[in-house]
Amino acid sequence: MALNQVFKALSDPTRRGIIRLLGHGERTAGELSASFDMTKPSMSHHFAVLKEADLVTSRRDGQQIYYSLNTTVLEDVMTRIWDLFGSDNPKGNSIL
Amino acid sequence: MALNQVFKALSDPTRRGIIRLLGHGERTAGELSASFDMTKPSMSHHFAVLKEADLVTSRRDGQQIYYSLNTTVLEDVMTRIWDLFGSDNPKGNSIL
DNA sequence: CGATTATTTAGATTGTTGTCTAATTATCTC
DNA sequence: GAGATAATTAGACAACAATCTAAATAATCG
Repeated sequence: MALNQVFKALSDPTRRGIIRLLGHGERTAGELSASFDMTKPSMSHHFAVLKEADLVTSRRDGQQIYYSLNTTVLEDVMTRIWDLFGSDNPKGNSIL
Repeated sequence: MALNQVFKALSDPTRRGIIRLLGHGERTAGELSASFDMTKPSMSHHFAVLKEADLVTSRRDGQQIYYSLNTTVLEDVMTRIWDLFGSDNPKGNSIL
């Protein structure tokens, strides 16, 4: 997991909004897009960034693509953020 | 605290490196700069970004400027990241 | 005050990101 | 297969970010 990509993905408010919506369960690309004042291609770009960071997964069902939170990544992210701020990390700079 | 700025600040590996070093205690701008293969003005820029995000504080002592982690912000950051991923946030989208 | 050291600010450059419109792919239905 | 719908990909463009060199500010010390 690339911590860099995770932070970049989270640094955009639209993407945090997408994540928040997905916290309530999977949604189609169209449903998510309807919640933001932005074109669908722009939303599609944000989906791609979130997928690249491994924060969401997608599956196609017919014409629609459903997005979900990749919950298995969250614990890892939190641990590494915690480590980042802690002073007792035995690994030194290895996970910068 | 602007979550946007926090994530942007953390999305650069040099800045995460600075934070990690500061986890061991305060350091001068010069000490921090010596740990990275980058000019001092570039490092100074990173310090400014971290300060802007309220992740570090600084104090001058003579010719040197000492940087420290702003530890009071960490708990807040962690809480808000946690909320971001949780499905039971009563505030809806208010803290995007 | 003049020289030296520590650090920041200014300005330029190059690469990256967010957004759009237009075009494309994938699927469904008739 | 043709038309309609859902979503992505391609390409362009403006705004932003990371880095550098050169210049400026701040403090110390003789």
